[in-house]
Amino acid sequence: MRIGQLAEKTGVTTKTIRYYEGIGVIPEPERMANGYRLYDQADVDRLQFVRDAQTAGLSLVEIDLILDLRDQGESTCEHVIEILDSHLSDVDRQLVELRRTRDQLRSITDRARKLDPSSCTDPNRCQTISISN
Amino acid sequence: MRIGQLAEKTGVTTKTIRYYEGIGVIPEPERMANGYRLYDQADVDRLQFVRDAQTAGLSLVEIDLILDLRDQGESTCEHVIEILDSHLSDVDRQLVELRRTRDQLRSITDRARKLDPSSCTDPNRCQTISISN
DNA sequence: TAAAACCTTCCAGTCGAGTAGAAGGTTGGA
DNA sequence: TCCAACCTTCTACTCGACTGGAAGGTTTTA
Repeated sequence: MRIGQLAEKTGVTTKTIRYYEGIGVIPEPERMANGYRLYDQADVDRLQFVRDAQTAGLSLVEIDLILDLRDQGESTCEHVIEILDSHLSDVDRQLVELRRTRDQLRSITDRARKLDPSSCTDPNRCQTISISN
Repeated sequence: MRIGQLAEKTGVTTKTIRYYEGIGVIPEPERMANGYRLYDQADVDRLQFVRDAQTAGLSLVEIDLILDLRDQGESTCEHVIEILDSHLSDVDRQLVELRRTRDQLRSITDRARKLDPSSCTDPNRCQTISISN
């Protein structure tokens, strides 16, 4: 199939497909006599994996790593699990931080709400802000 | 004080301070006779607020908005609360998504671990990967 | 036969939050 | 007097994941 069909099947734009090829996430495809890119089902699968992995939060670099390992075929599973594990701890760390941020923000906002609005008269001192320092 | 001192007091590099000035997050400071930037305690406070607000996850644009409102002095608290509230719901949304991502990733990894490693022999089919499609 | 709908390559721009470096001016101390 | 350590402005680059557009070739449809 041509790039447009691949795009339609996977929901990835043709621009993005060429971009992925450029950074090596998908391999250079065969070409038809006229120079058009030629794809098959394997490319659909690969592209779909890329999208799934992205949804799971992997970066294109990480995805590339996994796909390269698969292409090499050697003891892939171990490495893939390693990459997934390492990404999982990243995400867990992010989650902890985001929760802390949320709580901080919530307490700032709550305190701000409890302030007497009429005390908001001094142009040089917004209490909502000074509280947060 | 000069920019170097301000940088030291706040832990923000001189480059970043000038950058903040460029995008309007901190106002253009007075200049000394030789053209050097001249700062005072208010600038330290403002810069510290910027960093605190960043830690709470606000973007520089949001921070700029809050500081502009403070500079205008009019009914600031209301608006600040609005901005904080809106940011809080953003963060909550992010949190939900990240949790979903984490769970997805965890189930992929768990299933991958349960696969028989010896079945990882076919170069063209890594089960960890096919499972995730 | 002509227009529309594909395809090609290449170059440039977007977002946010800085960072790097060049080329020059100023100040303080040995 | 000279050097190091400051300061100035300016331009350009970084990261990640695209997106937009120009200029041209090809194929399909009316």
